[in-house]
Amino acid sequence: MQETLQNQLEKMNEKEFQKDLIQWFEKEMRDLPWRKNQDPYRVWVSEIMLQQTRVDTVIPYYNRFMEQFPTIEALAFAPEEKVLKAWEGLGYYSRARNLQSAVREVHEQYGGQVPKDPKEISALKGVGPYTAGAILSIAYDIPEPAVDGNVMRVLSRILSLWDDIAKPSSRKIFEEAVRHLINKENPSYFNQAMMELGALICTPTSPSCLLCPVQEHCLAFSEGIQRDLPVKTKKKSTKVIDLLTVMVQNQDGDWLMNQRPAQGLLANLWEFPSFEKQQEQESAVQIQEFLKTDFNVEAVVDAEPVLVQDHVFSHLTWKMVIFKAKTKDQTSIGDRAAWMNREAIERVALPVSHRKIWNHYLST
DNA sequence: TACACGTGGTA
DNA sequence: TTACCAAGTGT
Repeated sequence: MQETLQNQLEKMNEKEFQKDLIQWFEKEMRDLPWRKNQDPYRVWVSEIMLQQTRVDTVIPYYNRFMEQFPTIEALAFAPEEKVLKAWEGLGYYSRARNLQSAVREVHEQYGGQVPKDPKEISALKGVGPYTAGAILSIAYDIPEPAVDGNVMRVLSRILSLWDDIAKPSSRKIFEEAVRHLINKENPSYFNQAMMELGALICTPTSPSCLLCPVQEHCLAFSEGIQRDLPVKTKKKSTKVIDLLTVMVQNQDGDWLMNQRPAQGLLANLWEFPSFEKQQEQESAVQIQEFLKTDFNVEAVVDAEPVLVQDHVFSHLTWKMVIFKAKTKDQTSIGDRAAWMNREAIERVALPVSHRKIWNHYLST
């Protein structure tokens, strides 16, 4: 064990810490839909949705998802397009595809029972060290660490640990701390309480230390340095991509749609055909050549765009310029392209940027 | 290890 | 407006 961690842990009264923390949680825990029971599947879905995503954002998605896919079997046998549609707008879409893949694995290899073995559950797609610990502790009362951003922030303050929580190597230090602090009788409430404390009290900026149930256990508070922790290095800025997008309509009134590649950004989602702009040529000319080359579609492209919009991802920005075009063609090449009517476009999963384009069209 | 991977909310 | 964030994982 790290020497500093060992030193800091020796200053803790862990039994009193557990008692104060869990008593606070029992009194103050939010009434959230995934806390209705300890069904491992319900816990699992919630943990995947909550990755890098706010509770308020997740709640309506979670309720719809559980209504549509109430059991492991329901999700295992659902078409992927239905799952992606249910995930539309949540982001990090590989979570949805990995979840369904893992659920199918549980159905086929484990008789539909989410495994309790840390090695087995960690081998499931999309289940990393945090999610494995969360499911095992919350659903099965197994004393495994569930270290997320909240827990690292809370523990960096409680134990006055100055490890950079942005570094992957720091995770294991906090996991080790949890293994020493966790309440073996109620690991579910202990882990949830640590996260709840981080979400409600021990917030990133201006923590509410005067309301904190474990204030007397907090080394950072005792030294008045809670605002200096945790240490978290900054990320680099995002790059910008100039994108040309075209809404092609044929004589039936159907729109040309393209399904994105199965790997990478927005995998398997549908979009209006788009490509990265070459700075030299005129946009309408580039679009015409793009449609002929990639879709075998001869189209007449408007001279001026109908819409300009930026879309910001976590790691890049699309500067989108959207044109409309008309064609007499009824066929298109590429098995990932299709002509869609209005109902079909409503039915498939689009990235938020393209859903905005569509909604803009509907409102004009 | 560092970066890809989404989105909407907040200071 | 920029920057950071919010219950991380895969490569």
